[in-house]
This record gives sequence, structure tokens and C-alpha cells, in this order.
Amino acid sequence: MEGSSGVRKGAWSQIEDNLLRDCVNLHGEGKWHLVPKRAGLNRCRKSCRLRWLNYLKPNIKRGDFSEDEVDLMIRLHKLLGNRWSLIAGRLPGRTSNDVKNYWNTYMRRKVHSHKKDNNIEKQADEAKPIVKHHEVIKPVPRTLSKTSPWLQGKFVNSSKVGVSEEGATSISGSAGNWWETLLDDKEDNAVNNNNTCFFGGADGEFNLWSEELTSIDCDFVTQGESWSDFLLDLQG
DNA sequence: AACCGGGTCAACCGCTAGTAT
DNA sequence: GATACTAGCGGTTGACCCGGT
Repeated sequence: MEGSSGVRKGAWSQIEDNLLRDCVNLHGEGKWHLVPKRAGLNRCRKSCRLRWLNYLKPNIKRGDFSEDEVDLMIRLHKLLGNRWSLIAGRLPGRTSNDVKNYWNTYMRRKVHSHKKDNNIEKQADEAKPIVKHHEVIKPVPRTLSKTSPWLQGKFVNSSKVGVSEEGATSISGSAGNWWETLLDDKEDNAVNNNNTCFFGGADGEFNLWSEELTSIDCDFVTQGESWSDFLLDLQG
């Protein structure tokens, strides 16, 4: 099974797995464009990377998702939307592909059954108030330039938070990690009409994704971690 | 036993972001 | 700034499996 470019496609054989595993063990992860050559595989770099990440990598957990994992997944999906890699990053041993597949199968099924239930209870529901719709909160990427004071530790202390003409929030300075106080200072941070906070530098390079962080149960921020860890992941 | 339909999951595709030149 | 290249992501596809008829 070869593609038009002569690159092999389709299911991986045991021999290919071994070659790839040996190669990664020898040279380490990364430089995927070199892996096919190094490993002697007639596969494209994407295929090699995916095979490693989703199947060969040590500590990959296989089998059913536990209740805890599902619960966590639901919460994270509520927060992040279809950011499978980020969600998977919070589920040790799970890959983004696993999470995505699980969501697309089990969850769809759940939704369907839920809809069924809803139809049965429709009459009763009509008497109830409409449940508030939950928007999926998608983080907006922040662009950090190399010359950014944030990265150079030049960010000076200030508790002032200003609002630009556009209605976006800008911080003129901060002590330590600004995100540490993100939740604590929610009241202080001006929020625009879209419920989105914009932390704008002078060159407009900072856009902070918004949300009702405090309204979300935070128990997926695992023990020994803080929101800063979580938010740093989002940057990645 | 043969067929069919649905579910599952590995893998591919297309796209974007980041980086080097 | 433009271009080329690589890495990584999410959406989608297709092969395989399994249970029902």
C-alpha cells in the first residue's frame, strides 16, 4: 500500500513499529522529518509522529476511560472546546486522538440518548424555565514577541488596569506572574461586552482569552498545580 | 452461514503557527 | 517583509470488528 509519492500508507506492521521505536529511543523525539530516513521507514514524517504519539509512546494508557477521566474530559471540553491536545494533556496517558475518538463516539451517543430523554420529558420541560445556554469558551492565542517585556522580566509593578478606547483592558504593569491573580482579580479586571478580557500591550500584542473562569469548577487543575500551570499549557 | 449496519479506532488530510533564511 | 520549511493540530475517512437478523 503506497501513495502516489511512493510513501507507504495504511496500517503499521510490527516491523515498522520496532524500527520507529528503536529510532526514537536512539535519537529522541522530535526532528520528525529525519525519522523516516533514520529509521529506514518508507513513511512520511507525519505518519511516524502520529504512530509514535498515539501508539508507541511509553505510558500510553489504553482501554476504557474511567469515570474520573470522563468527568474531567467533560469539564475541560466545556472550558476549551475541541482543543483535544490540551484536553489530552490533562489526562495522563491519553492521546488527543483517544480523547477525540471517545468524544465523537461516546459523547455523541450520550447526547442522542439525552435528546431522547428530552423528548419524553418535553411536556414537563415546557413548564420549566429555559436552561441557560453554555457557550464553549475557546482560548484566544496570545502572541508573545521575543522583545516582549513579559518575556524579558521587564514588566514593572502596577495594580492599574486601564481600558483602551476600544474598550479593551490593558495592564500597565504587574508584579510576578500576571496570571496568578487572574482569578483573584477578576472583579478588578475590566471586561468588555463580550466577556472577553484583553490585556493589551503598547503594541497590542496581548490578547487574553476570556471567560467566566471563576464560574467553572477548577478541580481539573490537579493537585500541586495552579492555574498558572494550566494557562501555560494553553500557551503551548 | 451470509449479510448488513453500527461502533470503534488507527491513520490520513488539510490547514495553521512557528521558525529559519 | 517574503518565502520555505517543519511541527502540530483538528476534522475526516476507512478498515476492521461485532452483534443482530
